[in-house]
Amino acid sequence: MVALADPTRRALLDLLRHEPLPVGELARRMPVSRPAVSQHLKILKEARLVREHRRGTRHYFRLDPVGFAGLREYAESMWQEALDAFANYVARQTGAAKSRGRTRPANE
Amino acid sequence: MVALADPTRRALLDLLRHEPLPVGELARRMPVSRPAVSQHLKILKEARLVREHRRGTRHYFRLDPVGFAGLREYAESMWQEALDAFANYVARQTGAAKSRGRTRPANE
DNA sequence: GCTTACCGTTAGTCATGGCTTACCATTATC
DNA sequence: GATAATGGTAAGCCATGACTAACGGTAAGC
Repeated sequence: MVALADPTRRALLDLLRHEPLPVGELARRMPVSRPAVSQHLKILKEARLVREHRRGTRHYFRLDPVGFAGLREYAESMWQEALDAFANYVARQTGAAKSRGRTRPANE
Repeated sequence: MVALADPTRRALLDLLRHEPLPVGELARRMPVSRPAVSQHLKILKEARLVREHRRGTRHYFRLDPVGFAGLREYAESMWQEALDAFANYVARQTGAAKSRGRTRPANE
């Protein structure tokens, strides 16, 4: 998750949305140096957000579904929890209103 | 997304998975001071990952679906892109093998 | 109204992390 | 085999951010 925090890394992922690209090409399209791109790619690779395949001296990178699957599961889970908590809150409010004879929930 | 990078903030979100909790209670369950928790909650709130509702002097926090919905969409989108790219790669491989009469794809 | 409980903010410190420059490694090309 | 192309690594600098201590602010309780 820390891998997705940096805006440069997210920009790199955006560049890789539709096609694999070598390191130099990525660096050419970014406002930072090539070593910086290399360091970011290393972190993205360790997070399984990116895969590498080498062709001659070119190191191509593309998106890796594995890391995004994990992120997807986390987001889905927390999103569900948040929705359930809200549903519980509403249910408890209306239930309390009926059992206590209140017509409007208090300021909570 | 930067809001989710810090492990302390992710731990706070985990504590809020099932029930709203006041700041002091959160701080008591965490290895950091109360001001630190307050600062983290501020960031989580700005990211719409958390909602606040006050009850007397207690400031309760709970998960907010809004922020997680955004994260969910991003993860879903990138995950799909990664899968599509892989599908395209496989299709191009097999298609190239057939059209070029190759039985095995090269080392790409 | 004074005290207590609960919390946000500020100032300052310290560690982390992103960037560049310089260097080294590997592969293709002649 | 020498050269060029491509890219990973190391060292150092500098900004950002996470933390604590101290203070101020508001609501509840006597």
